[in-house]
Amino acid sequence: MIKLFSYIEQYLKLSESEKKSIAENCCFIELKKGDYFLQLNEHCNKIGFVNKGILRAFHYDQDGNDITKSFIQTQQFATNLKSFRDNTLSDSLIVAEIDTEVIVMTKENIANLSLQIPNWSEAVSYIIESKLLEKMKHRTRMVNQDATVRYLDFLTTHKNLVNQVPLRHIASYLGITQSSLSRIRKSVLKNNFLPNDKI
Amino acid sequence: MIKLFSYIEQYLKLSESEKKSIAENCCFIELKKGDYFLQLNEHCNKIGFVNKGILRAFHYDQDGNDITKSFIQTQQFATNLKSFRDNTLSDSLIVAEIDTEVIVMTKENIANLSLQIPNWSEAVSYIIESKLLEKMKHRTRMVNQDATVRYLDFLTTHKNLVNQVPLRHIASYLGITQSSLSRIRKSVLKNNFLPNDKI
DNA sequence: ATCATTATTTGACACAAGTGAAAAAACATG
DNA sequence: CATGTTTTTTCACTTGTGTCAAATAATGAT
Repeated sequence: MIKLFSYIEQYLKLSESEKKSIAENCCFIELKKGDYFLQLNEHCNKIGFVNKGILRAFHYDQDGNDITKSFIQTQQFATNLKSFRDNTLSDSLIVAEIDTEVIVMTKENIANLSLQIPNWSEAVSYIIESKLLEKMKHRTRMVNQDATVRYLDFLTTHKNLVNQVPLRHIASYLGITQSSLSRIRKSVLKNNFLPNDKI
Repeated sequence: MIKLFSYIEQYLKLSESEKKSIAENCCFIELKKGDYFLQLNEHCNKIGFVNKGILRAFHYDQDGNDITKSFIQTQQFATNLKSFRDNTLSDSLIVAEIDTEVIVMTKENIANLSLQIPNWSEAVSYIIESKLLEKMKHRTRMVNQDATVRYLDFLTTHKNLVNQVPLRHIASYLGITQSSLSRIRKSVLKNNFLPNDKI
C-alpha cells in the first residue's frame, strides 16, 4: 500500500485521512504465475497497481498469435483503458508472468474517492494521460529503429525483465520473430553490447 | 466553426450560448503551405483544430532526420500534448503540408470555457484520452505488421492523403525508407492491391 | 515555354529479418 | 535424476529493406 501512496503522491499530496479512504477503496490480490488479471471479452471495470511481480498485456492477432502489448512491472498500472472508460468488452488479456501482487481499484472505488478527495479525478486523468503519452513516445520510437536498437532499448526500459519472461513474448513485443531475437541477443553479446556501432 | 461544434457535440451537447462562448474563445488562422503551427522549443499553449487542409507533426532524430509522427487532417487536433500539459518546451514541430485553416484555442481559452460550460474539462480530457488511445492502437499495430500492410493500412486510415504530401514523409511515418516505399507502391499496383496474399 | 529545383523511381548490392525444422538447453515433475 | 516438456538456439534458405547513386518525373519560378 505504501508504494501506491508514494506513487499517487507524485501527482497529488495526500492527507492521512485521504490515505485511509484510499485503503478502504481498494483490495489486494495475489496472482499465481499464469493467472489472469483480465480475461478476453470481460468488461474491465478495474485498474490494477502492481505491488510486486510482472503482468503482461496481450491480444490475439487475426491468425491467433499471442502478441504482447506491454509488460507491467512494479509500480505500474494494469487495465484495458478503452474497456474501462467505455464499458466495452476487452479485446486484450492480462496475465501474471510470475507470482504477482496487485492492488485493485474498481471504477466504483475510484468514483467514491472522487467524492472524498479534492482533485482526485483530475489527478487520475493526469496520471492516465501521462502513462499514455509515455507509452506513445516509446512506440513511436520503435517504429523508426531497427530490431537491435529496439532490443537494447527494451533492456534499459524494462530492467531485470529479460530473465523473468519467455523470450517469445519479448519478441512479439518488439515486433520480431523469436529466432530473430535469438540472433540479435547473440550478436549483442559477442559484440560487447555495441553491434554495428549502434547506440 | 460548424465543424468544431459538431465535433465537440459527439462528446458534449452544447447550447446556443455555450457555442457562443466557444466562438468567443477561439481564433481562426490560415496557414500557407510550409508555415509552422508549432516551432521547435516553443511552449505549446494551444490546441489547433484543422478546419481544412493538412498539418504534419514531426521531430528530428539524433541524426537530424525529419521523422513524421502524424498527419493531422480535417476535424483532427494538433498540439504537443506533453508541452501543453506540463509547460515544457516542445520537442516536435507542426507544419502545414498544404494551405490550411486552423481554429486555435489557447490554454487560457480552454480554462475560461471550463468556468462557463458544465463538464467542459471532463469532455476535454475524454477527447484527449480517446485520441491518444486511438493513436496508440494504431502504433502498436504498426510494430507487428510488415511494411506493405502498414502502407495499405495507411491508405485506408489517411484517405486522400497519399497524393497531397511528399512520399518521404509517409515513408518516415511508416518507419521505412523512401526507396522502400516506392518499391512497395510499385508492387501494390502491379499485384492489384493484393501483394503476397496479404490483407 | 524553359530551366532549375525538387520529388520519385530504379538499380545493384549488402545486410537484416522471416520461415520452418531440427538440435540443444533449460525446466519441471514424478 | 531421469524423463518428458518447454524454451531457446541454430541451420539453410528466401524475402524484405537499407544504402547510395543515377535516372526520370513532376513542380515551380521566371
